[in-house]
Amino acid sequence: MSKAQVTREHIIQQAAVVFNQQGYAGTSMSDIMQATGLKKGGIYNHFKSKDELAIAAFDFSTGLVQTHYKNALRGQRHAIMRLRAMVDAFCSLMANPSKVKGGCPILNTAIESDDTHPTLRRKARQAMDDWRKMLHKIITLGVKHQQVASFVNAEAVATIIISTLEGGLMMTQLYGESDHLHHAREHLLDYIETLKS
Amino acid sequence: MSKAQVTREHIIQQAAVVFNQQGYAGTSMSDIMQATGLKKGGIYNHFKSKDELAIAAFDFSTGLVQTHYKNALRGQRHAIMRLRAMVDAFCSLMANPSKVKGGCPILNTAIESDDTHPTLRRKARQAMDDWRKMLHKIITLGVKHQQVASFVNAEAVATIIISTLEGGLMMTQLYGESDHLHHAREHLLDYIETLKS
DNA sequence: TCACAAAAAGACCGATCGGTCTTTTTGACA
DNA sequence: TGTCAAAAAGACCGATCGGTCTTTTTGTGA
Repeated sequence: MSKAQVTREHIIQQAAVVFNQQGYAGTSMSDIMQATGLKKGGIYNHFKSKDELAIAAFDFSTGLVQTHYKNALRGQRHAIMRLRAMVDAFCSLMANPSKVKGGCPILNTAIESDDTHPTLRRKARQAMDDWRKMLHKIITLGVKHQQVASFVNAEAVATIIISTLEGGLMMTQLYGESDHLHHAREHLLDYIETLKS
Repeated sequence: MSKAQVTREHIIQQAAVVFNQQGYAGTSMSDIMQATGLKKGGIYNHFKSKDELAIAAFDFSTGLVQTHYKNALRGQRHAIMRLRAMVDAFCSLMANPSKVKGGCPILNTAIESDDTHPTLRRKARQAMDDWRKMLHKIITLGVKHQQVASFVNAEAVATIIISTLEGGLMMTQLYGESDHLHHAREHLLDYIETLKS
């Protein structure tokens, strides 16, 4: 990896943290300069605008989360176990402040970009679609293999799992107490149990 | 109500919408000027800083939501019915774009003020506490009157209801489709059913 | 209706915003 | 080791930021 690529990657990683904690509008290029230790010229040599950097940072953050999910699912074959693993992967990832600082990038971006930043909003929707598709596939395959009850609505279950996790994370972050995400997790594990065929 | 009070109220109402849609960092005083039709001098005659206005706007928004909840609970006496009414109140309020534009102010503020704005963060926590206490009280009274099973953990149930609603709202806003909040609602109504004694 | 305080307007302020451009520094290869 | 393109620095730009202050307008009670 060339020196330029190393620097570019370094900028993205540091910027991802700042953007995820402070939001797009709340982050200035000075913040990025401070986080990376580079001056303006050094950053704009790799990215032609704040927008482009923010998008690269978002892709990096969501990429981290996605590979974490895939690793968590790797061992599990049974659909019910895979759903459990997904819930646990989210909780362990988000509860650990050293991993993805500032919480879930999809949630943060979805909330901030109400109408302000259409590009980031589109990216957030895309990342959410990917997540939903993962859950959807687990469930429909589970139905096919008679691990999941046939009356289960895969779309609805995906929405319920994601909603509960993201809402629980929001409360945990608001209070700085992991209890809320734990409650959400327990509830979802019970719920997943009811999906068995 | 004096002319000054009318103007002040008008500023707060318009600013509340803008702040709720664009966030604190994403909203400039120029945005407020445009929304209110007033110039800088007119606004700063009533508020001594952007901060003070943002706090007044947040109080206004959460006040609207809270009175909506209280009205929804007014008719219901049975704890299970009151929980249902709370869920429905949230969904009907947030699904209607003419009511509280930009979604739930608590959610928006909780997500934006990670570390950036301690005062708003405290206000968001306070508003969330009020909401949790409403739910907590409904449940503990329900246990007392043998409407709710005695093993029910009121804290956990409050967290689960709020998490699922807020997460569902986030997804509904992200996609512009009310389906997600509907799924969250259906799930919660089923869940509430299981709390009966 | 007149007088006067309050409300609104708008010129103005320094700081910071995102971004550009020229200069200096650096590192890889011949 | 000398060369030269690429990378980083830093001066600089106009626009906009939140906020102040003086001036003008307005509503109101005597």
